[in-house]
Amino acid sequence: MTQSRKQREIAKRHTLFLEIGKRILEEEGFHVLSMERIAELAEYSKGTVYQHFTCKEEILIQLCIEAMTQLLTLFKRAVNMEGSTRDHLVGIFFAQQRWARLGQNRAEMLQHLSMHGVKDKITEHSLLKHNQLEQTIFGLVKNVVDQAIKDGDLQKQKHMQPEETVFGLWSLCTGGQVLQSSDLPLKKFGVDSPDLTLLRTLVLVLDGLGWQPMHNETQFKNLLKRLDAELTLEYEITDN
Amino acid sequence: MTQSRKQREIAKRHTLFLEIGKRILEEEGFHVLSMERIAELAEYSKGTVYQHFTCKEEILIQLCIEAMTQLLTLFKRAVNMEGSTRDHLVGIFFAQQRWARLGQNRAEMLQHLSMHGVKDKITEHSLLKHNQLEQTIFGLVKNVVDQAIKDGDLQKQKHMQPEETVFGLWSLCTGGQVLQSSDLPLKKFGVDSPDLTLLRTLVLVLDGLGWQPMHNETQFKNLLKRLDAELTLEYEITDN
DNA sequence: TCAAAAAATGACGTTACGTCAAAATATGGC
DNA sequence: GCCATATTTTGACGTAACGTCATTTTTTGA
Repeated sequence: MTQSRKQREIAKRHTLFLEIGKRILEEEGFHVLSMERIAELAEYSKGTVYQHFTCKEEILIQLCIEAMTQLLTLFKRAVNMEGSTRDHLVGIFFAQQRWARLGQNRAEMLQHLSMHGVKDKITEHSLLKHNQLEQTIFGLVKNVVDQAIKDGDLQKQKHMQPEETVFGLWSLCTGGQVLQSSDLPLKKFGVDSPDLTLLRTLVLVLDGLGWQPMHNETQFKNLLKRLDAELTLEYEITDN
Repeated sequence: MTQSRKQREIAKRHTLFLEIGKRILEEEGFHVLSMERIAELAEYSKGTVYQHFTCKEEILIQLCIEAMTQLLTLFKRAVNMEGSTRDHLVGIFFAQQRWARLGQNRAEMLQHLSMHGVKDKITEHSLLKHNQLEQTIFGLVKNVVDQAIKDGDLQKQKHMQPEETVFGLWSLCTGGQVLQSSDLPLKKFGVDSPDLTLLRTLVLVLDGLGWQPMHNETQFKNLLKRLDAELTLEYEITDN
């Protein structure tokens, strides 16, 4: 009992630190995230923060894991929606875009994680959890492709395994986020709505694959409308 | 004369510092790039390095500018090759991949540049130069699309301006690099040759666009072979 | 040869990292 | 309610890198 109360307190503080870390990350970016800053804002001492996280990279990955878990949830909802396998894939892309807009720097967080010298500092445990999540998400998308082949919506490609198709889509999606989160003047480049453009590029890939059933413009617009309505994710209210 | 000799000396040192910066960046990554380190390796003092570069971000961007200039050169060669506009686009992608492999962390360098809090520190001048290069490169690719439309290889898209098409391709390309430079176990994901997969995904987009003339597999393979032979770029020997 | 200009240096103040001995607090037996 | 023991919290410390700038060294040309 007593034990458990203590544990709850610790967990609460853990969340508090993460929360503060998230705020800093979203408002100002990883480069100003510091342990002392978190300690100060949380009104604890540095040492206490270090009892929860071995380094700031560890905070980063835990936030990434949280974010990726949300992404997975959204993806699951996308593939469970009414519709064709093709719709599901568009849904997944759409979900990813929604997700990236929750909080400012969702996409940038993952970026940081992937940079040289970051993963080295991270706990074995967190890294494992992260990798598993990554695999699960990859698997979920691959399932859609597999399903499409099984259903006959998609011809098995001669020169591209399902995994490779997923990798291509993943690249498109990631690249889109990266370009958007870098402060390119996309408007000046003539790209008014990058997310929509990415969705349309996705459609081009699907067309290229001959993925049935094709959409006409009206159907596509309707699909987007449906996704917009159904794939919402309120900014999570954390107060356990 | 004397003036000019002095200037040459300064320029030489400038290059030396950049060279060392590049080496560190390629071998160990941005997170260990430090002014003191460069000073030490160059056998100058920190202050001298600071006379050339206001901060380490400035070194980064100058290296990026150098790298992007090479990329532009390669792109120009790609579009000047014998072949259809479609071939040219594949060539551009291919060139980008080649380029990213020159030196370890070409792609990661650009990543760093795009991260929050980096651009703020950089000289107006360098930033301008970088932005211009970016625009030039974008423009070059857009030209291929425009040309294709003019030549009738590509139908003008109803829902996608040429700029948007380029943005989609750029995303694919960028994302591919990002995923490769992050240490994902792509092999374990079932992706043996990410670059080839990306090229095939590009082809899917082109197919989706109805970009003529389509390739059959043999033609595609031959194109790759040609590109492989013609788009080489020896690791530059800098010793001006 | 030497005074003035230019360039190079490294000590300094600052910030953040990550550690760890000491201080503060909580626990549980009496 | 008291105290010995265990646990938790703290912040001072050593290290590293940043960016600055007064001082020293070198160069220049009269």
